[in-house]
Amino acid sequence: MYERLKDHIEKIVPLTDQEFSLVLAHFTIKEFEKDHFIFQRGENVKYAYYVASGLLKLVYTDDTAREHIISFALEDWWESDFYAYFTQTKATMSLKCLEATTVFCLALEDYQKLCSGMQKMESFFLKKANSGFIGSQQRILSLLTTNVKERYEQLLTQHPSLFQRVSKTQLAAYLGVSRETLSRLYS
Amino acid sequence: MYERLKDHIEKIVPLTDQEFSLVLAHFTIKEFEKDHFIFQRGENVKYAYYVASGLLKLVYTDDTAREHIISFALEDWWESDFYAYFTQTKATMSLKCLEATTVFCLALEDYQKLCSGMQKMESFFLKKANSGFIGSQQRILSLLTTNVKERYEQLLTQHPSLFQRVSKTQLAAYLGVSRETLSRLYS
DNA sequence: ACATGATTGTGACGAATGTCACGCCCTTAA
DNA sequence: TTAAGGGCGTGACATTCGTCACAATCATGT
Repeated sequence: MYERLKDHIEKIVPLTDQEFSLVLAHFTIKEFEKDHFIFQRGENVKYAYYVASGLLKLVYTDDTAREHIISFALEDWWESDFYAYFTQTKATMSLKCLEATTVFCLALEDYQKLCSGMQKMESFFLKKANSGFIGSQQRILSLLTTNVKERYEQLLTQHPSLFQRVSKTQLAAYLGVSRETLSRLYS
Repeated sequence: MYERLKDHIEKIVPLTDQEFSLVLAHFTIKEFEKDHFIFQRGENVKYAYYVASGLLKLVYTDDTAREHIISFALEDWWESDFYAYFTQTKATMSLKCLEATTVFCLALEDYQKLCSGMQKMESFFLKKANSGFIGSQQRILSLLTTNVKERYEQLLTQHPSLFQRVSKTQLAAYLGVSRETLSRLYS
């Protein structure tokens, strides 16, 4: 479990065992059952989460009770309502377990200590933030330029494991289309 | 001109004059005329750009020659095809001037030197990257949850100056709708 | 074995949007 | 002054998509 986080960080910056121990001391580990909300809209967002095992969805529920999935968080993903996290305001989105999930939790204060105290970790988070930004921008491009069928194919190519793990209703909520329309595309 | 960049950075990290001189040495300044391409799809992306004055659009042209605007870059924005920039690959998008524009150019090598040599600047870029990520995610949410009219109103609230500076055709290409549909919403 | 609920497919219909076409107005340059 | 092009509105029509309704299948737990 610890090894997974270490390997993950070391894909970007090398760490001695001693350095990793120091890093690890900033995290707490938590486990959640399937369907459990890690946080919900309106609550404070105390942590950013690294997914060690399991699967989460970051979801926004609109005023007609329809769910929109901003992202799925598979193993090795970092997830939170980052706006609420960094600005210490109430969540506008909810984070929910699609499977039983184990996460490493990083409080904002500990994130800041890590960044200021260990340049390697600030560098790590910078690369992660840039990747996240680029990924989001590509999703925007995908939403602007492609129809539902193409987006479905893209997702299938990029994250084939999702299709064994989540329902088509969830995929539709991620792709930005009703479940009926998605169903009709593949029948 | 230099002051603008200094003020911009100092909104996040304080800098002595000496430190700022060092930072500035990593940039080159360039000016472009209206309608000029700073780079086009297929070219190498040598720089990230800070907009000191003027207005840019980051644009993707699909296989039916239709333009999709990923973002507008107003004064104080950082813009590039960041995927191509960081991975040193060819641009998939183009960066074009909607007005005569002055930019500060930062080559990747200089970006890396700034980050490793001055923790303040790495910290600055980390905050910028997080803001960019959060902003992109909110745009995704907007594309998933709202209709064209609501997105138009949001943009009007967030960036009213755009409406004096770009044509409605450009706004439509940003909002993800045909110019005819946008026109019909406001007539 | 049974009841329950989640998931998925599908028919019918209306609303939203894209596409093509045309014309008007304004700016710009010859 | 005149011609050319860009920006914008709008009519006609086709397509896509959402919504509501209902039924079939499957997994789950008692």
